[in-house]
Amino acid sequence: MSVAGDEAPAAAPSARALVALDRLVHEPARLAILTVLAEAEEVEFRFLESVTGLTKGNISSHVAKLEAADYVTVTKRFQGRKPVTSYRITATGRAALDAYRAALSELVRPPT
Amino acid sequence: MSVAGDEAPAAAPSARALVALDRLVHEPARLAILTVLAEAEEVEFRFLESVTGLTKGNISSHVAKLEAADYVTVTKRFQGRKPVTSYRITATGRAALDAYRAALSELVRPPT
DNA sequence: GCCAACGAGTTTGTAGCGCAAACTAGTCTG
DNA sequence: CAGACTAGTTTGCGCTACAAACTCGTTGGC
Repeated sequence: MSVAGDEAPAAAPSARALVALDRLVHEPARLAILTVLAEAEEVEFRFLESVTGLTKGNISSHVAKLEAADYVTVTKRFQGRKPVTSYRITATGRAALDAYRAALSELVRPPT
Repeated sequence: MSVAGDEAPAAAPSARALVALDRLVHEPARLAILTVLAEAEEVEFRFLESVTGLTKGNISSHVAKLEAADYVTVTKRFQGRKPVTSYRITATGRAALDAYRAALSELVRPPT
């Protein structure tokens, strides 16, 4: 199939949908973080670090953005004398992730 | 489930794989372009414009990157007196897109 | 014939972002 | 007490995606 100028745009798993993906979720580091958070109730900083392979700095700043968007909540407490930071995904965050997954599921399905 | 410090990272559709996604393909505009190209043998500039909703400028520069990576080829010809630019995905480009899709298919699958 | 509008892209300018490296604050060890 | 370690945060900067401006030619109006 070859496509010229202004033929009927019937084709393609909506290219528009791809262009409109939520950039906040789309960023690989944040996508990894959200994915991990979506599978566990609560996750500690160090676990995120080891499971994603991201540096502390990057986790910190990406999570800050997710928190600003109300996609995750941050809890700080002490375990003995050590500070421990942990994260949870919010309902908003879960909804955003689900929407993102839905938009992509079309892409991933083997082309007809 | 709640996850502390350094438990066994059995969970998550490999967060590492997400972090390592090919940025060249991952960019939404380029992902849309590649997806369209993957379904048609050859596609004209104007068709890309209408199907993706991207501006001419953005198509031009994104395609330039894809061409630099040898993911697409560009053909210019004249139709009557008007210039017409069209694109094809290369084998390399198709492989990159397939790899990308494979990496994401894990994410899209409903979490167990 | 001349000039304005249009078509098909390309180039440029800039704001924002993600990454790595440096830094902070406190704890533990010898 | 000094130095190393833990647990993050902040900073600096290079890159990039987007929009706006521009190029080069063609077409239409008068």
